[in-house]
Amino acid sequence: MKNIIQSLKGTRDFYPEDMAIRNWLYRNIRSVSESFGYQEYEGPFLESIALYAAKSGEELVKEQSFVFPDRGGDLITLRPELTPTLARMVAQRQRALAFPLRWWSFGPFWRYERPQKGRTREFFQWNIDLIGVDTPEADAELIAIAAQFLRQLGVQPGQINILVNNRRLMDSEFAALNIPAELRPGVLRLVDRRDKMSPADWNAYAIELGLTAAQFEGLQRLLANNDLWQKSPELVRTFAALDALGASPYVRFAPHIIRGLDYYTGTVFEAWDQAGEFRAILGGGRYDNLVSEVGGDPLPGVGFAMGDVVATLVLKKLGIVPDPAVLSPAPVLVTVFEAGMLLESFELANELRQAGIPVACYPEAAKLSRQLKFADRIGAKIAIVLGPDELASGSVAIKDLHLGQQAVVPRAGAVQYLRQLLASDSAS
RNA sequence: GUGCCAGUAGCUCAAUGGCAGAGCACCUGACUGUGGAUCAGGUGGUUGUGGGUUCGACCCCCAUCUGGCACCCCA
Repeated sequence: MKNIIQSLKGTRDFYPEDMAIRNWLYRNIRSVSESFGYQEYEGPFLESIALYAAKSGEELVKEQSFVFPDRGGDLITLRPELTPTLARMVAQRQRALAFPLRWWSFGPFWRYERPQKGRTREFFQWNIDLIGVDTPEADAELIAIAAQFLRQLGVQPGQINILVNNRRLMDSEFAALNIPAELRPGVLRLVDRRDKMSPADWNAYAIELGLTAAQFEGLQRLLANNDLWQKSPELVRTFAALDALGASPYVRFAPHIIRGLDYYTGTVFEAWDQAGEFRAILGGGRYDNLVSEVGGDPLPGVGFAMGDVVATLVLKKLGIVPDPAVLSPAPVLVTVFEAGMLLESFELANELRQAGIPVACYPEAAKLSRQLKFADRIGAKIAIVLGPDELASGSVAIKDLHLGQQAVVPRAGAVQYLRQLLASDSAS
């Protein structure tokens, strides 16, 4: 690293192979979202800080957002999340929109945090929401979308689990244990941290909170009870709907899933890798008061967000992310036999492009071995040689670099032959 | 924002105060009409950056940047 100016902390350079993976993720997100009838939308990346003043967690705005004055002196923010923007967009056209809304988005977000593995300052996030319906079946639809995303990628049930809980259920259980309302936020934190602390520390934390021995005992019973969901009419309906939607293999009830954000009111869920090696892959839930803070009438909704960083880490670990070479946009390389034939190669490349075949042409004459090696390096599937022999006989030599086989075909039939090769190759 | 660990060739890592090295990768040749294999040779470094200590610093000290771990928070 001589005199190269470094990239900013927590940002990533997307080299073509990285970009290929990001776009692969985007394509899968799009196809799953659209398969459930969701429409893509997008908001500004820059927002007024006032938009976040009412909503979000206090910390998210005050501690974790990029905020700076523009040249006019107004404080603006690089958006740390999409929900406030969504709320505004819905409120602005509340009378004009056809509810229920099914909207999704995939774009960049920024948070001023200390980077770690799976956590950067600039990241991409899939947001998807169903707005205007307040039913357990709507909750199930969002969970089913997450499950379908995993299934479509080839994730096996059990490799990644979607863990589901319900805040109202936990609240009524806390009430049944006579845990006073003012203690419950602390108890939620306690539950959230069970896996992060030693049993002894966790126990001490509970007592410090002010829980009685009986309450602590009851809490532990709750967290060990995998049938607790049957006491929640909402969850009973949600799980029945998940069954009908074919999502059950990816979904489990988990009483310790709470989620940090205050605005969740009912069912909440998170996806985790089996080993718990990474952070949560996605998280979401039901909120019942989306737009009133930005001036609209209250609307119920359910949605989730998935960051690209953890998702890509986990999918790489599972061997699901394809080799970027497979995603190469230039599967065919036309070689240049000698300087005097450069334009012949250009003409051939043009012919093929006009027929709809993506083609890169070597830009100058060079040894064939060098050009074939280059074809290998850029992930080309096919190399075409056009030399004096082929020119004289009105043919081209077409080499399948994956199979190592070459055929000399009449130039008139080259397009057809290439289409077959490309189709068979992408199928494998 | 707090504490801790790390940073040496494109990558993975050696060298512990005394000549900056290896493997892989890359380039060239064997191979002037054919990629991956093999063999031979070669390029590549202000040791993250800036100061300090020392006859001498990759090594010790200070600062700073970046990455990672735990807090915090969450995608």
